[in-house]
Amino acid sequence: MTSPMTSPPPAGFAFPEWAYKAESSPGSRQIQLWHFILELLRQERYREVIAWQGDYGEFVIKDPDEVARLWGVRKCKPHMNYDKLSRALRYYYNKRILHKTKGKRFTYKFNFNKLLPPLTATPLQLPPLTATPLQLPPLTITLSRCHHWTVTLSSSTTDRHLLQVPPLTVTLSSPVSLTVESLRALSQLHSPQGGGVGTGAHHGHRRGQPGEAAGRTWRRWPGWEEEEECLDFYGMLSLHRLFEVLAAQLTPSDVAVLSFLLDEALGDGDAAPRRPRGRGDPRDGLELLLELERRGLCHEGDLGQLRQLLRLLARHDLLRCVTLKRPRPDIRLRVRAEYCEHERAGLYWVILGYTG
DNA sequence: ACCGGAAGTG
DNA sequence: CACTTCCGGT
Repeated sequence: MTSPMTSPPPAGFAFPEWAYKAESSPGSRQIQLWHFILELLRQERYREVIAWQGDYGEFVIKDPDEVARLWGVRKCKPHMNYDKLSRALRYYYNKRILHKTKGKRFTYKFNFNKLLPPLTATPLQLPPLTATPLQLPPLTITLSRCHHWTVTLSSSTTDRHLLQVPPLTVTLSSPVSLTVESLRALSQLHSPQGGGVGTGAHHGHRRGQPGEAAGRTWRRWPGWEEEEECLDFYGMLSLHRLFEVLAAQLTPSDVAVLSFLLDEALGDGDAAPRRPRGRGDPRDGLELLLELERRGLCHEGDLGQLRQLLRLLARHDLLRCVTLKRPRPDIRLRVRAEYCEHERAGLYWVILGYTG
């Protein structure tokens, strides 16, 4: 298939920022050309000179003379021109750092695989966290209740290449809450193929509060096939949201059994079970769960009974969703971590793990 | 425009 | 070693 119009990714997300590594710190080694190219690519002010365009990693030199001039300035080579610069670029072909996009003038493409440091490399030494204000991306991320999170930073370009770095423990400045809407946004951020590739730009915040808008359709958003993945995020969802999720998973027979169990087995002891509805009245799964809560059999602090019910329903697949102790929410966000003293600012995957 | 050999540079 | 300079060829 022909590549559709591949929209250029937002500048901030276009390239791994680990590329701006510490080696370019003043006094140390000379700047490298591909490094310099990346530097230009990163800055909006050079949009008319050089920019990402086309496929991932592909960039076009819009003003060859100007790029060459800038490169010459940086290297103190007043006689630099595009002819020489392009020769340097051509040397990258064999090194597998770059290759040419044939047919497109002034267009080259980075070879991410080559540029990525080998996986066996020692973990990145990050500067002390005290000097590193964590800035959240344009996307508003909020986490409920839990204030303490372990944050694992890892730089990556593709999902396959995750560079593990030493885990850090931080306390987010303010309590925040992770909403379903932000989860959706996250999932779109996560999958490069999600309908809107220009992820950073457009937000679906149009309609009202995220909490209200969600309704029951939220679990069916495109690209999020596995609903259980969603459930995995429980711990940040309200009990009632969990109910919604569960209810959506319950089959009619599940509901029937649950209804029976509630009325007959878990009813108010020996007293004649009062029936709010006529017999055989099919009840909603959600309603059943809410009644479970009403009877005090289930609340945020204790989901044991609910788990027991699920076991009786033989819905063991849902058990892992109904737990208070989330082993690892493992929410991966892209955040921009700015490091004060280094020009190593960049994008990292941040894995938030609930600890408190 | 783009390629790549050859020789030179710090 | 990572280019820079130069250049003949496509």
